[in-house]
Amino acid sequence: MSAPASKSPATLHDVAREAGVSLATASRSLNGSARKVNEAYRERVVEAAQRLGYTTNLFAQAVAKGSTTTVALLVADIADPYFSSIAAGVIDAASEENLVVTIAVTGRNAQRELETVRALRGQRPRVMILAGSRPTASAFQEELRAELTAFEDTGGKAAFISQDAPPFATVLLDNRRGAHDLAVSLAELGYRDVAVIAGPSEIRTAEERLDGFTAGLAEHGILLTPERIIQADFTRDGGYRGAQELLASGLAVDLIFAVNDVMAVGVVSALRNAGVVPGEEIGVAGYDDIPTVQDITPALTTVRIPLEDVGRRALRLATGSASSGAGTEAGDGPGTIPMKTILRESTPRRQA
Amino acid sequence: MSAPASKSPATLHDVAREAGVSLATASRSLNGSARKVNEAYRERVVEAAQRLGYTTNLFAQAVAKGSTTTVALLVADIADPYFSSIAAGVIDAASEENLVVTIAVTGRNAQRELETVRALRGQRPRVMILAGSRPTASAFQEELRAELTAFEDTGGKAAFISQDAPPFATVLLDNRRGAHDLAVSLAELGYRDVAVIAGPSEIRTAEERLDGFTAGLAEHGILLTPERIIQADFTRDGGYRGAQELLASGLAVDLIFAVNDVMAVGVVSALRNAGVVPGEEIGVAGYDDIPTVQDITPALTTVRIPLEDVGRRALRLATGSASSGAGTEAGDGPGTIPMKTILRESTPRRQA
DNA sequence: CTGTTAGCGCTTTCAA
DNA sequence: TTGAAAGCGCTAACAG
Repeated sequence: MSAPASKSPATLHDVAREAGVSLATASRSLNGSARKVNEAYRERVVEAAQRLGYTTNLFAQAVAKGSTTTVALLVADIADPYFSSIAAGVIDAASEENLVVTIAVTGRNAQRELETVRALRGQRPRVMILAGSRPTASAFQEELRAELTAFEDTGGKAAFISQDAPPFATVLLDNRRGAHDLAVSLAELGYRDVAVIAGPSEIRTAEERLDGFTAGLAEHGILLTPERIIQADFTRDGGYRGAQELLASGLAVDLIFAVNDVMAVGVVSALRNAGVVPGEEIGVAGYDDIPTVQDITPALTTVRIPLEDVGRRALRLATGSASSGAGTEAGDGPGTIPMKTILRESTPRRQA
Repeated sequence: MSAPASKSPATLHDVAREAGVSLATASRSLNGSARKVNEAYRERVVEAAQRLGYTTNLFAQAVAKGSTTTVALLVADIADPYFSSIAAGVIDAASEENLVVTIAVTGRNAQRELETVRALRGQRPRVMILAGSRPTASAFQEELRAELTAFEDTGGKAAFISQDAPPFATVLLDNRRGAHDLAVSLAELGYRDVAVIAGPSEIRTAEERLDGFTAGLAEHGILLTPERIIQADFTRDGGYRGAQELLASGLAVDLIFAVNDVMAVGVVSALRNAGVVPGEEIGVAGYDDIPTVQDITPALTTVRIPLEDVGRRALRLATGSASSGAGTEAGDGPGTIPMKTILRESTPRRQA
């Protein structure tokens, strides 16, 4: 009488039989696009499906249709707020289009990224979004491009976040300009003895921010000598150690710019643990505007990137449901994300 | 000469033809479990696959085999560090078993959760992990259970994180005990005028923590009167507003416990913005030990949950590759996660 | 508008 | 061992 607990999910076949119609009719009632099926039948089918606890087997559907409803998202580290915010945006936009998001993490490793892309291709995702930081150069770049090209040649769509990676679609983050503007603002506040905790030089994002920042300072006659640029890991601990190293160097410093917020958070902690009051003795600035930087003390000056929005845009760009124009342009094009310097207590006006 | 850019991915059929073997042999060489295929053939097939840029169509494979390599993870909010850390663990453990993780967000909405589970079933995932906070009671609970039961009846495996939800597997988080122990430690430090920023009463995790905390205080003769318990949102802003409300009430308070860290972070900010020095005038404690609480000022006292590990365990529990024993037991059973009170500067010993 | 019948790409008997 | 052929659950012509 009641639905028996079978050992395998109800199939469309079962539903059709239960409703006393043909397989085709069942299919059309449940999933078909053109609604050309007798209402009475339709109801019977829907009821039967209900009764049997039927859910369309998306895989089978995908095989039959030759297209899936999957989106693959690659991030360097999902626990990093930068990426988890982007992921939130991607997932949100995807669910609007009834797409399912698969997340893979690459750990900022180019080889692993390549392998992941390969593995993910097996899923035949509709789109693939690469949010991990692009390396400045890598033996795997060419292979990655080839892999993605093949992916697109076979009907997929790849989209990048951050740096332009022709010929693929990109949600461009103008890191250079953002960092430049930040530097200018900071210089105008009176900072002069500046140091940077830079990321690994293989990460383009890190490099671009360093470049832009250097350029901005230069416009105000501030020179960033090599010993004032400390290479560190792109993580909180990287920032922490970078700051320690800097302090140990004995250089006179009134401002430290860490190329991303999680590093900047580490810098703040390092300063404090070394007995230096961040924001008073030494100003600190980061980049990204992740949520926590408003809650640490002092609240961090940074450059805001609307992370969730970036994720949403990437998805739309890839699925073609883009709101505005194209999106691969550089500069002020419609595909470029606005970035804004946010001045907070960590960089008060310099009294000097 | 070079691989042509065809309009659809190479199929196993293509590979077989290219290698001059049968479909079956190709299949066996590339994916078959029992390795009973002539090495010479195998090589030819692998090479052909290589040449054609072939990747197994996971969907088709799933249809044919009747089982997938997908794991579905449901979280309330992927941008919340609590969930993103768990997700990191799940993804890590999953990739070890060559499983792909699909993430859906439910936004702490029971109805949406139910719908998501339904939709996800279409993916025929091998396992489904529900990390969102269980509601204390909900009209949808019963339906959810039914849906998941059906899912398991048809070969799937569901696993919960946090609260026991018989008959499903669970990675148990003993919130009650963790909060209890925290309360005891705090009482021993000399705190007496305690207030709690509690979460919504519909969230079981929030309730359990409140309960345990209350009990712990009671053991030290401290009574938590109703006006000292403020209901608030489970977010940073919830904590912020809760603290404001508390301050406005004019009650004498020497310690505020927020039922999770993100709320506690909000509390700290609210105190500071109100001119109260957190940690000195009023102690603050949270729960979860998310990464940022070590970097805010003062560093937060909290209860540590090994979040990534929880994610990893949930996956293993669900796939049956569990390391130790069963895992559904309560109390000290092997399935229970150890939680530890971490005392930091936000709750110094009380001079009183 | 409905049902029949080929596929979709892959796995897996079952003979050879 | 290998290959031919019959599915897996679903969709999409194609006739009726």
